[in-house]
Amino acid sequence: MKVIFMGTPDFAVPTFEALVKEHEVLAVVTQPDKPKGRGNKMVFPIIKEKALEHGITVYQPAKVKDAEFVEILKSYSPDIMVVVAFGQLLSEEVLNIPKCGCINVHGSVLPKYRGAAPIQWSIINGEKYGGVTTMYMSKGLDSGDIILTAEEKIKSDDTYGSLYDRLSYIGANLLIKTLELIENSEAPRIVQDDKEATLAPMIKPDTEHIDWNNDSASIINLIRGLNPQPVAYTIYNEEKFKIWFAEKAEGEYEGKVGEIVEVRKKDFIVKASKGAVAVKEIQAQGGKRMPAEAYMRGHSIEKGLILK
RNA sequence: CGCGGGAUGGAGCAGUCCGGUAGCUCGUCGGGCUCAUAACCCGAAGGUCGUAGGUUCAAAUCCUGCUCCCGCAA
Repeated sequence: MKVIFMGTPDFAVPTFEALVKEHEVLAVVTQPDKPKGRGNKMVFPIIKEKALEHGITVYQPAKVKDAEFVEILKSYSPDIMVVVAFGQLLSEEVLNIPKCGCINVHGSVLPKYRGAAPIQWSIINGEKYGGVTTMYMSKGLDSGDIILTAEEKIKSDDTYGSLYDRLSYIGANLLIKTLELIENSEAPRIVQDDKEATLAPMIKPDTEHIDWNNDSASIINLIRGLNPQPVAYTIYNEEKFKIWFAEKAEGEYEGKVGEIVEVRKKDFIVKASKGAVAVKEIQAQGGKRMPAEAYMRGHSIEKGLILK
């Protein structure tokens, strides 16, 4: 099929590569280059790089809905448009351009976890299963009719990053299957049950701040769900202290919530409202990420100190 | 020119303000103790102090350029 692909970050790459292999990609649409990071250097989306490698035309409109760009899209008369983690909402006019509609690959089993950060929230909430859905896009937020879904077990040591990687490949396979069904006019159209829907909004800065009043399991899930981006943190000696990795501490500990109740050789233990958390990998302000053991060689972590 | 922090033996840090023998906690190697050990004791190796230049009798330390890393803001 003749496809226009829209996507931006790493998550979209496996799907894009699979599409290039199996179908005719007419053009790629991705977000504009943006000044990013220290020094505000211009950075361009990974998808742009991949598209250029394949010699495919890249468009980076500030707004796809703009009339001018809509005309460009129409001029390609695509069979279908595939949208993966693109980062812009499409207008109805755009959705109606391709003959077979617009297909979206979403990082959860819909209607659960509609929104920008499904993978993170699946882990933060301690779900046992996550997954990927392909659907026909409609104007609502991830509310279009479902074509295919694939469940994926979330392992207890999975992080946002590890699940993200796996789902990106699962998504690619699922999309190829989906397109096959569409080509043969066999694609199902399952209407979403809005009553079952839950939201997975963008991660806000204050959800990154660990609340030690939660129980140890949810704190650990939060840490996993925000690794490697943007990483959960606590306040230690008035300074931001990122926690990359932590495990449930065995045994009973007495102390205030957030208190460092024990300092061991390879880690230290923080009291939560229920249970305690063994902090294994951290990053101090201005520093690099490192095992707690390494950090403690050059700094002293004081027992009894309260983390906020 | 967005704001700030950093670069010191294999790891994490101190020393830099107030120039003058390179230090700490670990790791590594050798030896000892022990039924045994990731524990303890003794000893050793390992650093042109990110890079280029400048000031000085003397620079990790002061001055200037450059590179790389980290956090924040976008």
